Amino acid sequence: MHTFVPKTKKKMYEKKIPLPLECGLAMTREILGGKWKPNLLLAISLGINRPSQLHREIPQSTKRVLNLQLKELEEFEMIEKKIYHQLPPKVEYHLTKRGETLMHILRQMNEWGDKNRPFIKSIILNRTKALD
Amino acid sequence: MHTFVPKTKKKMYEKKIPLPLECGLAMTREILGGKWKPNLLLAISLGINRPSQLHREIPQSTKRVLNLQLKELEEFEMIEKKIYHQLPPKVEYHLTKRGETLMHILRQMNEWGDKNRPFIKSIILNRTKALD
DNA sequence: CGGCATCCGCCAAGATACTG
DNA sequence: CAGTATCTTGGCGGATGCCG
Repeated sequence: MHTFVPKTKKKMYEKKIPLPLECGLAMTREILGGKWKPNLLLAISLGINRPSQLHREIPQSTKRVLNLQLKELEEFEMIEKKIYHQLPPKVEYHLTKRGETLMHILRQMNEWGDKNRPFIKSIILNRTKALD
Repeated sequence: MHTFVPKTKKKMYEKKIPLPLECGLAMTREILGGKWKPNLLLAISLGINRPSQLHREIPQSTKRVLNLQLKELEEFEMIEKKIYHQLPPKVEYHLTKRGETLMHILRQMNEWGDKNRPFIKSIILNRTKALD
């Protein structure tokens, strides 16, 4: 009797591939994974196109770093660089088609941050306050 | 003569606040700004709740780092930690209401990365190939 | 299984100054 | 105005091992 005791059944199929979790996110991180890249993209999309303007917009950073990150965004063809050969030099950045596909994500990140700012700030404040 | 030479007019209104650019994005970066946080959130939302599972899911990282980032996500109340006091110990993470509000952003980041992977990879490959 | 302590290397990002 | 060169740093994340 009970000749057919089903051994503690394992799940029929072990997921081989740990889910394509990393993939997509890793790719996106490759593009947006610079401290100021999201800000740069958002600013450019708002018509702030020139390096000096961008630096004024993000004074917390430096020309150098902004340049680096702009160059990377350009390398991945998220933005295009237009150089006016004149004196003084003039440069403009513009979103590419591909870069525009990022905008709704960036806008949502921005909105989310705005909505949650009070909450997040309160946590940060309490954290430092605890160090008294 | 020329008594009324209007001095080089400045723009009527200088933007005092460099646009609330940083704000929203900076807040969001405060939350998602860890190498594995997006992956962790996404995984948890998919029902991968236990530390060991999560580590299996993201074997590129280490227990330590994952723990750190989980702790931060918990601190900001994006996830909740449920501890079962038993032996061997058991722990489960779950998204909070607030954490769930991040999911559509994360899913979009994931999708975007998937869609653009071929393109991005090709650029990365050509880059390293250029070093021959 | 889950968590923490220790040690360490690296690199992104800041500071500064100079050129065209 | 735009861009680059040089130097420095902080801290994040990786590697390992021990403990309850």
